[in-house]
Amino acid sequence: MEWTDERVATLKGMWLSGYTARQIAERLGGVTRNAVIGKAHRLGLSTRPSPIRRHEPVSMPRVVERTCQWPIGHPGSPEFHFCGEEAVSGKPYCDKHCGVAYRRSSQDSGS
DNA sequence: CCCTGATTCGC
DNA sequence: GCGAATCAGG
Repeated sequence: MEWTDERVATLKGMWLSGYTARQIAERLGGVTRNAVIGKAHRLGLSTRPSPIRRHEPVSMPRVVERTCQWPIGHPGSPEFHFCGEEAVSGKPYCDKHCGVAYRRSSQDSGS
């Protein structure tokens, strides 16, 4: 079928009225809902009262920034990992490792 | 398993 | 530009 001005007008009207792509396709005849959706996109429609919501491209809540980044084991070895405990707010380490990381701030107490 | 729209991709 | 196939979710 051809997308005449009349058929396009029907598509627009129904789409904007909230009809599903399938309903529109049935009304028009000779087209599938895929055709309707594809055409709707080309018309600049789309994103309208749709029952589903796609996941936004937002990566997971910065879990990494909330977990202790204190290295455990030797870097490069299979056993190497980070502490992973809940980190102190604003710090890259948990409370325990903050103590290790930030002690002797003004003096060297030796090994 | 039915449905929804979104996107991709060969034509 | 078109729309089936596919994707991603309800």
